[in-house]
Amino acid sequence: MARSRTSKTGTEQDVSLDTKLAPSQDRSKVTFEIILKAAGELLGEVGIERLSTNMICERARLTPPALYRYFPNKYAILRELGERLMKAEDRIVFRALATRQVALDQPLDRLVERRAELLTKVRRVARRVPGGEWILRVMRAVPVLQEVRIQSTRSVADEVFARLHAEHPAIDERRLRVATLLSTALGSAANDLAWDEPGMEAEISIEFARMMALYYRNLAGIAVEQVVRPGTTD
Amino acid sequence: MARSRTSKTGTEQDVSLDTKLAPSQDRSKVTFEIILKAAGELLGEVGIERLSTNMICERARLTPPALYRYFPNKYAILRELGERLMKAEDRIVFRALATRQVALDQPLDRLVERRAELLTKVRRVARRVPGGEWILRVMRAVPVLQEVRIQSTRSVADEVFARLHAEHPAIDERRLRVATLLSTALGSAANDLAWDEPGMEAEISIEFARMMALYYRNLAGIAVEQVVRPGTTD
DNA sequence: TGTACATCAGTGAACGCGCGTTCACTGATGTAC
DNA sequence: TGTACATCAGTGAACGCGCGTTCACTGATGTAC
Repeated sequence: MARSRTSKTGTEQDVSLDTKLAPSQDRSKVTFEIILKAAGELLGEVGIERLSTNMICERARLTPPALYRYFPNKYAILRELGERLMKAEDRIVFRALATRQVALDQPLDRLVERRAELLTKVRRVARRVPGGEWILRVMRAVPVLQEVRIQSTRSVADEVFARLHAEHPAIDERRLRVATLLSTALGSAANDLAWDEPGMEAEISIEFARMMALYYRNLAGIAVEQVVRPGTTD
Repeated sequence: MARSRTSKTGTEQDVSLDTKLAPSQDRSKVTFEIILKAAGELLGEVGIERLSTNMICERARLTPPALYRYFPNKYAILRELGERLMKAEDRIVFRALATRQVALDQPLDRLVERRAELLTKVRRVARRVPGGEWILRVMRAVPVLQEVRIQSTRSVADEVFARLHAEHPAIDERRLRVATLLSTALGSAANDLAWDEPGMEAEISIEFARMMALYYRNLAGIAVEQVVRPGTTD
């Protein structure tokens, strides 16, 4: 926070997305949070297109200058919401990586189950945040906010890459890079689908987990049947 | 086109997204297309948030009432753009399904290659449309347009389901439903990623194709090695 | 083939509204002595 | 512990702008005879 503004360059006008003053007193920290909460709620209720700073102020029971004390414009609010949500999601994944929860060399069914659980947990984090689902969608569609989503995908993918590369050094590095980026992005997409098809949430998690498990084990040279049905060679 | 308007019900105001008059003379058909083209271009240039009907008119070299002759509001324009693009994408998939191009019981590497090609083809269709990439993204983020994307995903998934169910009747129906929905949604996500990571496009197609091929063959009970390395039993 | 008329297609000019944003200010909190 | 002062936090009221949209109209195209 309290970072410098972007200067105007090029034809496309730059929009500063940084927050302005870092709230110092307790009162203002509360205000800062109230603004974010109101924005998240309204995003879910009326959508990005009808969301306005005036509307956020009304919901937050503040006057506009109070909002502008902390945020230069509505995108800065969305960016803060987005960054927080992405970081919360990322933490879930990092924590799972730190254990051997999703190691490839465990029985396939167990790996699938745990991978599915991880996906569901990520979905729950987003669901707990007011407007969480919509925050994620908006990160995709508004050009100026895309960077947040892309960075989050990359940082998760990097972490997964590091872990898998250490444990399976034989996997081609370039392919593993692509694979981790892809599986990370697809994870978000699977959760998006789970929102669109509420009757299939659990099954989506499981089938997605299966896709990833089969793929990564194939990449690492672990035969499928080897673990699933011990004793059979084919 | 020329369908009836939605009536106002509930608290959330309904927005009619239907086009209004069907253009009858050649001149007006051209106008209709010019509006869509201008809207697509501008969507890519300025984003959904700054896109306005006045701006579209300016680019299309028309006055606003001409636009309102055909579209009740800007969402109707986006919807028409979205429907056309989705249908174009869907056609590519349907055509591939009609042949045996992506049949599961061909050598794995060939299946992967063909599945990757299909994905790349779909990406190319979207790329040829002005603002195509952004049309797809906007379908995700604007509540009132989501339905278009969801319907397209479902219709493609249904078609894939029908084909696979006919060829592999042993696969559990419910799982196959989830699988086809998921793989369809993930295909779009893979293409989104390809846009975000332009240096990896071809590899993304291939690794994604591999994920799907391995998964579906596992689902259909086709062993991986059986075809990849003929002669070896493990 | 020419003309009168009906319908279709697009214009010029403006509307009211809500948007993002700011100015000058008051009230609340923290701090030095 | 009390008070004077500095700084922080938020208010009231309004601004100009561009948005979506519409009215009354003109010009272009098609059609009947």
